[in-house]
Amino acid sequence: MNQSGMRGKSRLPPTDPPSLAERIRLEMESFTPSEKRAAHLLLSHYPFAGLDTVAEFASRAGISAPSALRFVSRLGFGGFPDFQKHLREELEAQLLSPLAKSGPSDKGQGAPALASFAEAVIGNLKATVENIAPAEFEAVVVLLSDPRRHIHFTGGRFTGALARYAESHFRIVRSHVDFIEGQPALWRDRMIEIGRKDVIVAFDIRRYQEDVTALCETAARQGATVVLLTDPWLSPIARVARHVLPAHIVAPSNWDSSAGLLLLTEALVAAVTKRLWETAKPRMEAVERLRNGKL
Amino acid sequence: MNQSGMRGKSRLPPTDPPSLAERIRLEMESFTPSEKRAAHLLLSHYPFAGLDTVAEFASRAGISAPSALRFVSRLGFGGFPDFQKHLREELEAQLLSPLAKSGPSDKGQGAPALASFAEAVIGNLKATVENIAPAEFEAVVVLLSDPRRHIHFTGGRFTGALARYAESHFRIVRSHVDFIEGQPALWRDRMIEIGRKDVIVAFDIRRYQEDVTALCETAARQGATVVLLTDPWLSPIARVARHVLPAHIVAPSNWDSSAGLLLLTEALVAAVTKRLWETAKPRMEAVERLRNGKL
DNA sequence: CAGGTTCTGAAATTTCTGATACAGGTTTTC
DNA sequence: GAAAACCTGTATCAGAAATTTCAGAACCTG
Repeated sequence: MNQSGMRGKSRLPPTDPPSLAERIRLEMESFTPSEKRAAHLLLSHYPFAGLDTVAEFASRAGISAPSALRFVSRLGFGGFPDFQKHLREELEAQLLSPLAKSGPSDKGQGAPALASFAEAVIGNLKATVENIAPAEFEAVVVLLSDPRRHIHFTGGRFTGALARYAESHFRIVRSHVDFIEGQPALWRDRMIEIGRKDVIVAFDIRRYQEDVTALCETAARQGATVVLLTDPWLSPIARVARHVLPAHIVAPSNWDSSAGLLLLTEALVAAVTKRLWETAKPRMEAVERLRNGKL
Repeated sequence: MNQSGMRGKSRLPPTDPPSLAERIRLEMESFTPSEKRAAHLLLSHYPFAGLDTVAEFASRAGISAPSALRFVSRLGFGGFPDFQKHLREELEAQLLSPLAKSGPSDKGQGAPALASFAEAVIGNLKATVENIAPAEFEAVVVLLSDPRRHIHFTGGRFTGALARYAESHFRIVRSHVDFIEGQPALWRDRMIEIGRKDVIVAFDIRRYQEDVTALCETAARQGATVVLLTDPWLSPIARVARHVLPAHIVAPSNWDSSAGLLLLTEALVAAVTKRLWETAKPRMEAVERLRNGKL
């Protein structure tokens, strides 16, 4: 083609690979039946199913070798070795740089609703990160990495799900982790056990929930350390909280977005997992064995 | 529950992975010069350097093909294909496990950790949005806006929290919304009620959970419409799903990130709320009144 | 239901890879 | 310092893998 083709937004990203898996998924409809079988096998064990020989791949997909060849040829590869090379390179790239994907997004027609919503959420995430005091984040990581502490997660009617999400991860990384329902009737009794050794991690965003506040105040009064994930206007829990991590939540919706809270949660999980790696690794392996054995 | 934690060290975990890379490092001293060159190449691009052809591998290592063959033979493999098969299996096992990355990657501290994590998540969100077929998203919105349908949310051990999050919002916007636990014992009975009028919204990312798959397959067999939120490699549920929304999930962590799934969830909630506004508004007000009155 | 198109797999063909034999060169050993 | 043991690369070969051919099957289409 001519060289002036680079101008404007008509440029095709030369080295920005939309994972082959995605392309396959998008073109799935236009595949013939046996091509679909090949595609499904490949996607279900992506990309390893494609690294065997053609014969093996075809047999596992339940089709003939020529059909498998036609499949990869249809994807634009010159031959099966080409195809495999691409898979290997993609895999290597993904494994070496987890941040591989990004770049100025060329959002074409797209679902405007989804795109603009995503834009707002991304803005929230950036604002959230910029407004977190690094020392505060680090302090929470240290706190949650202390094996002698007992960690309790709780949240309101919407944020309760985030607390559950956090709990399901931390439970695997370390011991003494649980989830407390927000309703007073459900936690009143348990408060007897809460003391200096305990950490309450509370999720609470606006229309702050009185019962969650009550829980945290009670716990704090008994000497527990309270960590609060909230919005920039700060839940009343902030008064009794030792550490506060605020996240931006405004989105083009009738509802607030919890993406910033999820980001903080996942970042905390990642950091604590890394910090406790020596003990977390065998623990995760043990959980894995139990799952495999008992399931 | 895990009170007996530290005891009983006598039994070592049976599934300790003796990575080939480790063995090579240990035996390095006993290698001949050209074997060392091969070993160094392999370790420096482990394991991808070994996945090419013998000729390529040898040439990159600066040795002859026969020397490369002797190298793998010396490691105890019957031949080069055997060797490659082992590498692939090792890679696959590591990639599918959350233990994939080990500790020694000491990157930044504190704030950098959060910032780079956020960067990766933002990249995931962009990639997710770009790869959603607008028609698919819209179709799901229409489906979930149909007041005659019954909506059931479900998910795996981590994604279950997202399903709960979705449910807690949709429950307020419209009627006939509930959450189904993933364990078969808990949903078997309820399946009798599932039929053409029902929609199952399933959250399932890699290490796909068999019980969730079973639930969806059963529901689909009975005529229910299945909507799947998954990762780009597609949960097996995709086979029975009417609509699939994939989200990017890879993050610099031992865990996958669900932020993309949350984004889709919140965007769906926003879109459905808007679409159903005429009926949703009075409903939301009523819920509000109930909460204020009863609390 | 005929005519045409598309899809598919068995078998033949080609290409290329992995493996081996052998000889030249290097190091070790006495 | 010579013989033995050991490495290593060139040339060659056997066999496996990918690819192409072609005919039959399935599927439209009018």
